[in-house]
Amino acid sequence: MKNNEPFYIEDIDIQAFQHDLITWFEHEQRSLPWREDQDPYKIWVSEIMLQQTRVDTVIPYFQRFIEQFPTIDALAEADEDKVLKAWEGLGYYSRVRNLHTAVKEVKEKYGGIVPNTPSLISKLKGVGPYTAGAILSIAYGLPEPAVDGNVMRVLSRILSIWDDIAKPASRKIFEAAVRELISHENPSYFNQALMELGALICTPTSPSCLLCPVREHCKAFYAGTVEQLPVKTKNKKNKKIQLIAAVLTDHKGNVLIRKRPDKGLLANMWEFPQVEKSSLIPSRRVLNDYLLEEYGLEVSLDTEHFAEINHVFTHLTWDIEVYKGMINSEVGETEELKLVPIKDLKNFAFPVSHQNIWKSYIKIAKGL
DNA sequence: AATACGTGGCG
DNA sequence: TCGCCAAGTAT
Repeated sequence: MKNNEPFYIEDIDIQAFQHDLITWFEHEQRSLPWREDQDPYKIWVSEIMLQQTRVDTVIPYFQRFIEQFPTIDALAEADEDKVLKAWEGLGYYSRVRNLHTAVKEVKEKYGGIVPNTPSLISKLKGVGPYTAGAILSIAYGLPEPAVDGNVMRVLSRILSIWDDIAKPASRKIFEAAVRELISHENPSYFNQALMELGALICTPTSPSCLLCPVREHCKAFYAGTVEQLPVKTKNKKNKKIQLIAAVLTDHKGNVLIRKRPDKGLLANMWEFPQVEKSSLIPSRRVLNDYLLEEYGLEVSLDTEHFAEINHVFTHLTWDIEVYKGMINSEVGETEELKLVPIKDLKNFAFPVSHQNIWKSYIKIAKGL
């Protein structure tokens, strides 16, 4: 055993480990829509969707997305608004804007063929070390590591690695481990099996060690430390932001919506106008003044808000007071500010927070 | 390195 | 109710 190694791999029977892991995967893998073929584009789309997102959530999105944008060309030629709409509700919307950018680049620079080398594929927007390895191994059969949260959890237990997996630097340790362990005969199944094992057996809490196909190779199983691994430091508490929003209609029943900035939170998504609450000035007046100053809009707002929407993001919380109002002046429509018929709202991509605002509005409008 | 970036499910 | 989590990446 070497003291300068971050993990001890000498007493792992690599051949047997690969065999047990891959054989298990061949029998037990779930039937998933992105496993029907090895089209690099579909693998790519699935890997982007699956970032920080559960399989059950992704499945229907993946099916609709591929139906709507079946090929690199189809996605490359689509309008961003349609692409964002297809992603509505999935979260982390930069993922799909980066994917769109990258797909256009693949069409233009690589003739529509997803590059098959680590250096070229890693240059694509939104393709980091994990996604690069996943596409290269699953679609192209190359022996590259694809280290995600599952792989770090599984390998931290098998190899008894006590580095904090919340630290970015730790990923390199696990990549080094995968380079030692990966099957060169079937890198695709090896990587997928590691992730599938993490999803089905080697779960974060109460793992099913007695059903594990590789428990004989697992240091934590023998040491009784499975429940203590992986080491992962906690997140900080998130910030709370108080907002006031307005659902504004004209006398024809059109609704006022605006597009968010093209950077940052919920970039390029649509929303009902909203502004930060003030601790000193009454909300109704803040909203009234904001609409006048920002858009030259004269409105008559209800005396009281009709809903309060609480929305929790990963790093912050929105608490939104929502007012109804009538528009009394002309609206200067732009690319970012539109007055749209209610039946057309479904064509615009809204974050879940504002979908909930609309649901509340409909309830009130129906007199419930 | 640390933080921004969504959402829904679960104990 | 609430923190944690789930196939990460960009800056």
